[in-house]
Amino acid sequence: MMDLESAKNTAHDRSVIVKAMAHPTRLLVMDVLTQGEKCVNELTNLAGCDVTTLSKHLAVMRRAGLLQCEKRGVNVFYQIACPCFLEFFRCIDLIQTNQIHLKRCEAC
Amino acid sequence: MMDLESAKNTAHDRSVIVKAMAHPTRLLVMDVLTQGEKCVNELTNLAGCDVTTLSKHLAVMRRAGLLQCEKRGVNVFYQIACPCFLEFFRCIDLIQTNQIHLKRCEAC
DNA sequence: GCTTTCATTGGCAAAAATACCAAATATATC
DNA sequence: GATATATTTGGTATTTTTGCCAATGAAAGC
Repeated sequence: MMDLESAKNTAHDRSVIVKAMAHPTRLLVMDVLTQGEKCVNELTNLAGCDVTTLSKHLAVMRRAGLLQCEKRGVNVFYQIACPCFLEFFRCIDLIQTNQIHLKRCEAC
Repeated sequence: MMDLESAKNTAHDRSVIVKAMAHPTRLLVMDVLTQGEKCVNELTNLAGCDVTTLSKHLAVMRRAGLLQCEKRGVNVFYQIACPCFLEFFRCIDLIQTNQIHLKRCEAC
């Protein structure tokens, strides 16, 4: 690690990205998008919330660099911007597993 | 991915863990702890906030399974529960880099 | 051009998260 | 047992996030 000030700046920058994921709907969207791109309409149906709500979630994720979007016709298709999320999820799920079965880390 | 209901449950479970990280102070703590365990007092000095505030942050991270703690004497020492965070951070930092320099993922 | 469908934005009320103070608990020292 | 230090918990005011409605913008079909 570097000096404290740099570490704080880094932590702040990271928090913007982590916050953009810190919501069940957003994590669901990310999970769904690992299967391939989807338009807002499709994602809304899956998430089961208002379109405007989902659109705002998507905007936050897009601005944080988690998603990319492309407009084709009337539709806007969203996709994962960085495939390392799969690792990301793997790690999160592991933490949860550990949390349940004792307090040790088996696989990571 | 499985059926939608399962996916929603998974997303919810994941959100508990991701939310527990989604704060600059908490990410700073995690970063510091990659160097090794520290007691609440030390972490408070580094974070620069009230002890009670930090203690609550630590409690959230502990309950989410991110941290483990051990009491020795008057002190409570905290440590990372799962080393896969290093990968985690690597991924987050990559996203940020991508976000700045164009919209492509180079290394992941 | 009018209408329809898809998506985003503005605004605002409701819900959740945050941060501090005061108080309580626990351990060590005297 | 009284005191000092370290940490946690309860309570609460403040801030931030969320989610919907209403309105706007944009593309396609008629």
